[in-house]
Amino acid sequence: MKRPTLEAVAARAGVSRSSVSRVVNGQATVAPEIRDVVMRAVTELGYVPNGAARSLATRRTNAIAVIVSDPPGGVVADDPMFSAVVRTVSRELEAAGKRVTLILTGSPGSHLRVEEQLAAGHVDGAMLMSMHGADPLPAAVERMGVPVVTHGRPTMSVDLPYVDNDNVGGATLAVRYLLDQGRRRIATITGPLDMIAAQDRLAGYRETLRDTGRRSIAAVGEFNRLSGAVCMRQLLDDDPALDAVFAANDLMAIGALRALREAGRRVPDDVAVVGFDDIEAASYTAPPLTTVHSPMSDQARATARLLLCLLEGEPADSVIMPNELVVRESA
Amino acid sequence: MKRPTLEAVAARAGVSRSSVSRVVNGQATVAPEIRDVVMRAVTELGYVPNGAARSLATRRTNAIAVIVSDPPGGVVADDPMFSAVVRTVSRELEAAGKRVTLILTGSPGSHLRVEEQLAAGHVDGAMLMSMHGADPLPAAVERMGVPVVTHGRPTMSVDLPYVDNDNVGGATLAVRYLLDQGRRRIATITGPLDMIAAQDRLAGYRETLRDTGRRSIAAVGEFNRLSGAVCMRQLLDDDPALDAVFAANDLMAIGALRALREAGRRVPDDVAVVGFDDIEAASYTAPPLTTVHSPMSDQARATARLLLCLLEGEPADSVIMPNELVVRESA
DNA sequence: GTCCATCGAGAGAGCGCTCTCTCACTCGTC
DNA sequence: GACGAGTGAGAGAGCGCTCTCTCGATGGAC
Repeated sequence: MKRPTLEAVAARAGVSRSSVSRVVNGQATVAPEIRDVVMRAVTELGYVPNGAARSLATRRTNAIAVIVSDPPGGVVADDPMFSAVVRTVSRELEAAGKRVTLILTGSPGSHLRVEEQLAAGHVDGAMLMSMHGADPLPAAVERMGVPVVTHGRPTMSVDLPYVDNDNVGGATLAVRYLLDQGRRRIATITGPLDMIAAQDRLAGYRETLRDTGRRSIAAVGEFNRLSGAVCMRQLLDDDPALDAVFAANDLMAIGALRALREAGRRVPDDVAVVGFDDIEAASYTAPPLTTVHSPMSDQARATARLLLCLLEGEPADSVIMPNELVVRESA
Repeated sequence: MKRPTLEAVAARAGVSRSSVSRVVNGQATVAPEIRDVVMRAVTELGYVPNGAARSLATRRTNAIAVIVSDPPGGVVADDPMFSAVVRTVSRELEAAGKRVTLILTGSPGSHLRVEEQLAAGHVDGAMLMSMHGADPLPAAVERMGVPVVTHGRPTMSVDLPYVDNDNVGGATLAVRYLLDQGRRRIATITGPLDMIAAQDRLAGYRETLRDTGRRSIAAVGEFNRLSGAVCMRQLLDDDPALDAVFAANDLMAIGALRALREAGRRVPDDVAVVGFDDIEAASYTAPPLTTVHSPMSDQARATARLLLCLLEGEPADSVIMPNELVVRESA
């Protein structure tokens, strides 16, 4: 039941191990007849090169770590972002012949385990996503000399190539639209402020309002439905006269919608709601959600490609992708 | 910039490679003073054993493949099931010291690549999820001698340990509830019928209705929101008098809710809606969704543990977990 | 004091592959 | 016909670790 080795193939084909290796790795300097006899032996024996041996000899693994920051009770549980990004990235990396090792960090000790895995040479490169601000991981990974990119701009303190969408611009789009609709008191529900995306979306909201001389009204959420509902209730308490709310992602907007419904406010008549991301669920709410469409899949794909470039030693420049507003019925 | 090897540690500690290996692998037969001097050398040099070399020598990788069937345009894009299961399984396997290799199948050629990866010895075991009926993968994987479990009962044709929830029983719960509420014409929106879960849920619906002498009215969906909406419209056309619908998952129920709203039907007054799974979104719909709660995380956790047992050579018996009805407002 | 059992350290042979280096051989050229 | 260049196959030395086997040292028993 043991798998055949290079040696076995060589014996069967009546050539040297080197020749088999050359054929298997597609080197050009092999005579056609040797190639044929080797190929026949390979298929007859069902030979597949042993990965560990190959990695040991080449010092490459063809594996990439996709590292997702997911604190216990974190956001990943039900987050479409996770599915979308992981799925797209997987497809892209698999298409490039890479294997994907998924690592969830955030549980105690996980940080250490990540470093060990990288040090053990299990992967050729890493991609970080949904990082929280204070996370020491990006710096640690970079320090280890492993090629790494991040999905979403990392904090100032590290200088890694990344792909992000224009969070500030997206928020600006949303708030400006609400202003154009004649909304007067526009509140926001932010994401966790240790995340760059949350900071940027808040900044876009603030700047846009400031230009009009209005005061900002913010509640800090956690990028999930429940916190959206909680924040909405809080905002309603703080300022019963508000007539619009910009939620920093759709999940929170969905929560806000529920809170508004429960509070007896009509959307959009009494309160307009705008979300961010344009997840599929956004077009199934009642009323359907007006939201900033972020290019989730494109961003994921670009991140994967950026990493692939880095691995090839090609220049890898960060990318920022534009967002656009999708107007439905909630605002 | 090269990482230190066992040899380097041995030299620094003034002992043999064997001793270092013993210490690093925690063998008992090492004198304390040797242990100490080795440990010191290990930390001083920042030594981490090379994974490839270790795998080559031990023929184990400590990696598990999580294989998700995800045809192009498939269900994973935005499916909470994917997040929930992958996340839980990851955590569980990582806690057991295993690495997780994520493989998405369904794209052309992916099937072959999976077999190659397993043959190359990249993983010690595999877990299959969201399989479609005709998929030859389970059989292929088993044939390769790789320990494998499935998340969700596999088709008759293979005999692998699995963990599933009681799909038939869950559907029965839902339909019986609708009957108890006095609903007369109960339709169903099924999942893709090449998936066992879809078949079972449909079977539960049919059997329960048959016992009351009623006719079943079914539309075949795809376990996503859009198909839920499409099927609902179709059912409404087929039988305008229907007063209840059982959707085989919540995503389709959400789609159905939208279609009903657009058709001007009130829920639950005109039409009652029951879903399946109890994803988080189910409590945020308008009206909140009555649904069958399936133990998604528990099921995922159990699947991971089953595989771990299998790897230890312990007996691994399939598990079926119960579901329960969660009554909210849609029915 | 001698012998045997026991314990722990070291030596060394792999694990299966890659890759450089060497060498045999063919072909073209003068 | 001899020589040089060029082509392609084989030999063999690693890659970094594990693990068995051997052997020296130690302790206890008589």
